[in-house]
Amino acid sequence: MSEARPPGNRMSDWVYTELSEAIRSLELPPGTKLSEPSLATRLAVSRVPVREAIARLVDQRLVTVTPQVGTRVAPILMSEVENACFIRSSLETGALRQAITRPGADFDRELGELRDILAANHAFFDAGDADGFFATDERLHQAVFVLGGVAEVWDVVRGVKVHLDRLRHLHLRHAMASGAVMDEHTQIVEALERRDAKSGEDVIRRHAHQIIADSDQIRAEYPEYFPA
Amino acid sequence: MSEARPPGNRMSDWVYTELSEAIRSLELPPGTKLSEPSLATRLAVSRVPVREAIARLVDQRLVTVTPQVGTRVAPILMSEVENACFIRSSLETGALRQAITRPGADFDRELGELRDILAANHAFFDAGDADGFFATDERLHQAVFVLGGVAEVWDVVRGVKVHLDRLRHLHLRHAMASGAVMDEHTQIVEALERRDAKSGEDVIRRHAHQIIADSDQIRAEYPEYFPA
DNA sequence: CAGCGCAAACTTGTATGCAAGTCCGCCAGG
DNA sequence: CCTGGCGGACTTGCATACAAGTTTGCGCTG
Repeated sequence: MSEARPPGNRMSDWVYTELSEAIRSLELPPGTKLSEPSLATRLAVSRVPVREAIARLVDQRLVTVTPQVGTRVAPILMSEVENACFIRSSLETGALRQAITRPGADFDRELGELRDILAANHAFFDAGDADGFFATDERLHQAVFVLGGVAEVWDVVRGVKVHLDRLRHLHLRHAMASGAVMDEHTQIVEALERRDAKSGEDVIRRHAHQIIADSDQIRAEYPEYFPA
Repeated sequence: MSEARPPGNRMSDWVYTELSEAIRSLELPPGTKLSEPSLATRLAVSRVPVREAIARLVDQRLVTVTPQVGTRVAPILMSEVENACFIRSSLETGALRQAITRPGADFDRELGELRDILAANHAFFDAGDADGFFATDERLHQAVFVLGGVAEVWDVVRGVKVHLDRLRHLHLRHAMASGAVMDEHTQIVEALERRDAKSGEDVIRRHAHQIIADSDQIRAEYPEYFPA
């Protein structure tokens, strides 16, 4: 977590962003104890902004708080991971469907941007740059929602996706994403170019559920992050 | 809003539920000014639980708060209504797809429950009971997610659906839902019985976007609830 | 030595008080 | 009569203080 806080903005939002990013990146691993006074002194604010930030994180099921006992970073629940996969694949298939069935004036231009993102994604993959790969991965999937005319829906996906991200960060500590991920990205873009809704939807469904196939291995390596 | 508050539970949650229901049911119409001190005295609590409840409502975009100016019940943004329709239809079609492609042991039993709900829904419709109709409407759509094995995803739908609900409450002040809604409910159940994914998905998409078709009329009747 | 009990420390939940900023109305002047 | 400026009331954001409950560890007792 960074230490400098913007003076003009609301501290509550700043604390929320800091904690959210820290949990997402596993800097605060599942099970970490979060004491409100400790966080407050550590971030140089009072307990009030910390509490409001935690309340928002509780709504996203990123932290669990037991009254008069303590608050901890939530464990990675496989049920929530599966739900997140379902939500993500359903929404993205819906976006792809809309992108294909009603191509507007901006369709070709936005499709060009999507191709650029795919190229960058491919380049980071070949270079073995995990951070760059994930950044372009995010942008690529987000672009599908832009093409579907539902750009704001990406915020919902991003909010739900955090449980997947924690799992992926664990996975990526050992190995870069498999080549299948790269192939699927290419297939999604190609399906959009061909206006092929059916194969595009199939690819997205496979792509989104890939992480579940690897989950058993990850759980075996980091059992302390999963509930007993 | 009811007045009695449970003593044991957290007041913050109670305040949140009260405000959420009040906004959902248009008891607090869009644009209503919400003063933290007023709400606090009215609910016989301090400002802290009120603030935490409001923070949660801001995340759901149900209220807008401008620092040092005031907080108001959010207007009904058509962009959010359309996003909600998209999310709802995408998730429900996904659930229907899963319900059909992997029928488990409980499938027949849960399908029977779905039939019962449909029958009750039909009865309320014939009797002109709007409240009963909507209650069974909710249960019917929720049942689709149960059949799809993603029961918890309904919570996401419920959270997003609130913008649709406000619009529907406006619509229903004048007329009961059209017969088309009832027919579509029947068609959804029939598609599940026939394991017909394609027609089921089409019906759900039509059903979810029906409200948008009526939106112009509603906006003309209640312009003060929509942004300028 | 083992087990029980009490007390202190730490946790979250709530209330109150203070600070900073914005808006509206009143009052004086032209 | 109209207009400009100033002051008060009201708003949210933050910090501090108090209350209630749980856990843990130490000390006493059998």
